[in-house]
Amino acid sequence: MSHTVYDCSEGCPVEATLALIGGKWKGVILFHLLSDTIRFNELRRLMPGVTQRMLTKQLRELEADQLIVRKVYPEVPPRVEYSMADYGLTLAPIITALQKWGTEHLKKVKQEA
Amino acid sequence: MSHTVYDCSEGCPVEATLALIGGKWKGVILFHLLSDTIRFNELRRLMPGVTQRMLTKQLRELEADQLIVRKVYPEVPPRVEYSMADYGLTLAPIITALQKWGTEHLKKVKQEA
DNA sequence: TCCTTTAGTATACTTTTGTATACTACATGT
DNA sequence: ACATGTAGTATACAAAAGTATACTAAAGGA
Repeated sequence: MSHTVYDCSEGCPVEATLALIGGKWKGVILFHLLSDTIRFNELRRLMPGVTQRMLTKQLRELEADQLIVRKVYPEVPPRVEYSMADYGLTLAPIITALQKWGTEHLKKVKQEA
Repeated sequence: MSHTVYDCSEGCPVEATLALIGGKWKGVILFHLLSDTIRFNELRRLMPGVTQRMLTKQLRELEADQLIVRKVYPEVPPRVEYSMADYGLTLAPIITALQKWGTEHLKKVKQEA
């Protein structure tokens, strides 16, 4: 029973990580923020599929998990910039691995279609 | 605008990957199958949090995506073994990266508590 | 003066995800 | 004779995720 070397019953690491980045949009948000600081509506334009409400929600959750930083400028019209937090940067290898695999996968899917 | 180097609007790779492994249990299933072929009820015991119905559902989805293989033995009592498909094995770097990060993360969380 | 833009919030709704419970067939063990 | 284990399915329900629409304030431009 070599697979019992790791017991997932209490606090599974894989599950823990996916709980933070496994949402439908979180990975994509992090991916974009890895390359730049981005304003709220800029992100919306980069991710046309997500609604404003969901984007807000996901961003707040990422902020609560200390993966990103939300900086509000007291201006009118309002300006809010999102960027990676130090802790979020440690996810970089995972995000780029997801992107790399996904790129190949999409290529494969397109071929089959 | 350095972040526009990659446009996520049509077929985002990060999103595509998370669509396959981003479920609450899929990552954990794949993680276990990486180390061994596992029977259905063995998996249940390894993942006490998941219900039978959900486990079945997730396994069927992973199978449909060609990431795992489901082998039924015509015996009584029934025997069904799950193992990684070749395509699923290409996810190995991602799964281990998730596990590695999650381990550190859980350590951090425990410290803070 | 009106339209646009910003970064949201509020409300109501649908869909997906997940839970709980009960049920199956047949072989084996007690 | 009766309980146990296998790999599920069926049904009903609760919770989470996601959608659509309308609304806000105050600055700047036409």
